[in-house]
Amino acid sequence: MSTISKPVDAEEAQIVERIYEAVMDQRLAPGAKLSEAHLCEAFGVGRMRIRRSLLILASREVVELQPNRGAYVAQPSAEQAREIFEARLAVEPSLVRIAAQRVSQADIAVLQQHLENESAAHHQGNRREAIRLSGQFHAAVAQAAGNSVMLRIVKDLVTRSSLIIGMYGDAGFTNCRDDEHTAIVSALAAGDADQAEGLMRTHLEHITQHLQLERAPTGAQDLVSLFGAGVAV
Amino acid sequence: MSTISKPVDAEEAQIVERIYEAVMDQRLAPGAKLSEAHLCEAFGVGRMRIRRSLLILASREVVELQPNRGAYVAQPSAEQAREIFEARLAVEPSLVRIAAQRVSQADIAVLQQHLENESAAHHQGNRREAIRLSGQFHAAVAQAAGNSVMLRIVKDLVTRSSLIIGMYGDAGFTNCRDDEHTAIVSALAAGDADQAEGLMRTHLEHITQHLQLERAPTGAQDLVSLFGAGVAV
DNA sequence: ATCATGAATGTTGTTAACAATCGTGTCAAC
DNA sequence: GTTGACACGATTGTTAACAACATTCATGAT
Repeated sequence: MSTISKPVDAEEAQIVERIYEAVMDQRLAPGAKLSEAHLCEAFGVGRMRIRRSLLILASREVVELQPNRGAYVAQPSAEQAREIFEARLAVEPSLVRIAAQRVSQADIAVLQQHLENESAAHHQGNRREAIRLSGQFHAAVAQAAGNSVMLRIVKDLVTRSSLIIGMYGDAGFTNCRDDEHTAIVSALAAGDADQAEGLMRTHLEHITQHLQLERAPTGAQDLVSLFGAGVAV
Repeated sequence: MSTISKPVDAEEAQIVERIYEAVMDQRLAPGAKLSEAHLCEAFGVGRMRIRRSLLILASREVVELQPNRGAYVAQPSAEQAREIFEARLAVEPSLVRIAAQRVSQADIAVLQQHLENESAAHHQGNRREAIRLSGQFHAAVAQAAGNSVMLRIVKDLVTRSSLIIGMYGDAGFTNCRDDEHTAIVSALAAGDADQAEGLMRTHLEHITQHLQLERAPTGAQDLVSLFGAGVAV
């Protein structure tokens, strides 16, 4: 992690990463305002770094940049939610298939450690950690598949999924059932690509089924983002 | 600047888009330097806009930002090339399957028009246009599938594929054989999801087979003559 | 002749001040 | 009591100047 050269500025990549994690474990709710001044103080950096970080986050559609109004955590629409989970259903089953053909014993060990952490967080009632690990599991699979391009894609999709679950999900439930994660790791350990792919598909379908995309999004949100698009004179 | 306002700054999104296209049809070679001053002149815009555009492009890994050295068009490594085409093989077959289940007659018409344009560019010997359309075909499929999230993913992958083909591809050949495109559209028109998926898979495999993943990067070039004057506002 | 050194130049990165815009609170009018 | 206008405060967007860094070219010594 620390040896090779840094692609971009490491510092702001860290800021982006931390906001990602805050969104993933729902410390940052959809629609939350991300004030530049507050972020400057929180991270102890200049305004420019924050500005650049917010731009990156906006280009990944994790935050929305409203001109002259500021940055807000994204509020995916029902249509976007549908597209995101459709994308996950298109990507992740293929991904576990690749992982099944390529995982090493070390990767399996990492995944099993991950499962234990998930389980521990569950039993300790640490909901935030459980949600975070639950989402990161999918990223861990991508890492096991040895494909950093797909890793980034999955990371983005999972993060936005967290927003979707926060808006349309059954309140009080985690996004993933960890026993399904366990089954996927077992299939990977056995090298059974077909089973792993099938399990991942049903797992994602289960998550989708627990969404109520037709209901009005929760939380305080401004009406401008609801109706405003299009007719700005 | 006078008519309407858009979600993000429309102007810089346009800059990003134009650089994307320049990369796609290989007017911008891998490794080409993107000087801020030159881009400012080429697009007739302030340094800040250019800076933001370059940051977005860097976050998509289409350009590489070297600290204190400037921005360069990305030079995907052999490993990255492998990952990118593996990702395409994981995403696009699933994508055409979705498209096959959802395309309307209008979508088919758009795709067929696209095929004709490709064919025309080929027969006219317009290599640049042929390459550009060839890449955009895959984006058009994503659009037919009605999933903007996957559309963006595919667009990024196709753009970077253009860089890969420029670096490791058989010189003087386009990246896609248009007859394979034709077959895919036929399968889509027939609503045959299985066939469409299979055709896309073999199509991508063909592209991959025409790569020689051990080669050297290319030189630099002039920006002003590329983008020139007359940036439509 | 080759290599090392160092100023000169150009490019990028950062900072700070300024301008523009939006939200809010107050106040008067109906 | 509600509505509209207006001014104030706060936040964002932009610009310009400055600082840091890299590259290049010239100079001189081995």
